[in-house]
Amino acid sequence: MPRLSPRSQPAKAPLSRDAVLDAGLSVLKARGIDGVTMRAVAAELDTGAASLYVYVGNRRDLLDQMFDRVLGELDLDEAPDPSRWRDQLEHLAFRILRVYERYPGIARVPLAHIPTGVNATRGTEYMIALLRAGGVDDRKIAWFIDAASLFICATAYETAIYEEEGRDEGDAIDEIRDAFSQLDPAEFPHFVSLMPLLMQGDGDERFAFGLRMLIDGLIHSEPPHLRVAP
Amino acid sequence: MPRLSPRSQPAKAPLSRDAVLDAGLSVLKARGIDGVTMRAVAAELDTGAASLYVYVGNRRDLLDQMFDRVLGELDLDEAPDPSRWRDQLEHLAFRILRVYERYPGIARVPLAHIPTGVNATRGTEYMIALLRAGGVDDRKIAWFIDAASLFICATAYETAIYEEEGRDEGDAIDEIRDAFSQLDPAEFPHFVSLMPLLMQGDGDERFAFGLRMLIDGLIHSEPPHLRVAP
DNA sequence: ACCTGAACACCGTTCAAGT
DNA sequence: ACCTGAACACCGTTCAAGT
Repeated sequence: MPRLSPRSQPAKAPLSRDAVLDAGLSVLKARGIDGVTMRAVAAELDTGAASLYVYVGNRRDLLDQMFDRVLGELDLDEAPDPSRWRDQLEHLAFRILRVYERYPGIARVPLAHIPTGVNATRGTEYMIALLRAGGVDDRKIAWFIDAASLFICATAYETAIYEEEGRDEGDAIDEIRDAFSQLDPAEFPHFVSLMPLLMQGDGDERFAFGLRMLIDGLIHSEPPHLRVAP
Repeated sequence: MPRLSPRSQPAKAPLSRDAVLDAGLSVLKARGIDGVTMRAVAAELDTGAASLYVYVGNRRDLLDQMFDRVLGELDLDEAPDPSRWRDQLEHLAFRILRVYERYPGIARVPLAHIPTGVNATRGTEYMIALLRAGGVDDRKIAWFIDAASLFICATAYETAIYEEEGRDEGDAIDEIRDAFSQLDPAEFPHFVSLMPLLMQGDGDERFAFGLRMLIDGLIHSEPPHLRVAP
């Protein structure tokens, strides 16, 4: 039986690149990176997987574009201040981590290949500005950004996998404590004696310490010895 | 038509946990971590995927066990020497990286959860021994190991994904140079002026510099301020 | 106890057919 | 031009049936 008018049908939003990315992000938020299947994203839009290929080249392309949208949530408003650049840098790292944590597993995307989106570029621009405000040598800046980005992504990705397996940090620590409680102190004297310290601290504390080491190292390292460009 | 004797059939090695792990490692070496499917490993053993479940709980368990086998290739023979602990530490990090590189993508396994195998434990034991030989504070040792392991794994995993996509580092650099060559210097002044330095150096050089920063940071950082155990 | 084929519930991607 | 259902070539895992 035909409806009175097409208007009475629930309005189905027309597909678009933005609609696909939004659907992808909502699936990502709810089910993590491995839950972002073409079929799941399509279902969110009441269509089939094949329909997505008008707007994204493939799944990898979809994830790349989603990643830059995620980075768009980063707040880069505070102007670099030479008197507290280090504080600002540490806060920036934590803000990036928090953004990644909102989209479980998204941090695997920039591990897979260097992002070239606008928001990623804006983030890098801002980080360089902070480091130059701190008077850091340009060569050291270039390589620090690499190492710091890797550290942030790896940290976020690690916790995301834990969550995806439905365990929180506490469960993981307990399992590990069990596994290691059987160790023979004669064979692993250092390990066994360091166990209590190895188990200390939550993810944020460890991240903060790693970050502090990286920045202390940045300050105290000699610049890398670079070959002259050919 | 029956063969003269069962002996004339090609001897099919009986299945065993070791045989499954060996098959897994050979697939991993040839096709990378995503190529290690239950079906591919089974095919290597002339059987079906279902047969593997006698020896491994599931794919994740298979990969975990394979990871510890990989770490078994690590050479930990050199005794820690207080006069050159730092050199030894840097060499250890490079040896771990090289082992990971032989099995493309295996570094994702320890990112997914903290390894508890014997060889992983031996590696940690050795790293602690080196750091204690260097007189590093125990609290700093515990947290440095976390950060350094993460950095090594992330580095190895990153290059593995590049390879899995069939591109080498050079291709990637070229693509990135292209993508960034269009940037507006007015909008991204720092980025554009730092471009030449951002493109400098190969993976090993960047890894070495990141490692140096971490160790310099380790030396110059204050120990983390830990809560007292409850 | 160990092994297996077939089945189940999934994937990403392509493509001919529709509008 | 955009959308779609069906198909293709895959997955991990389970399970009844064999030995």
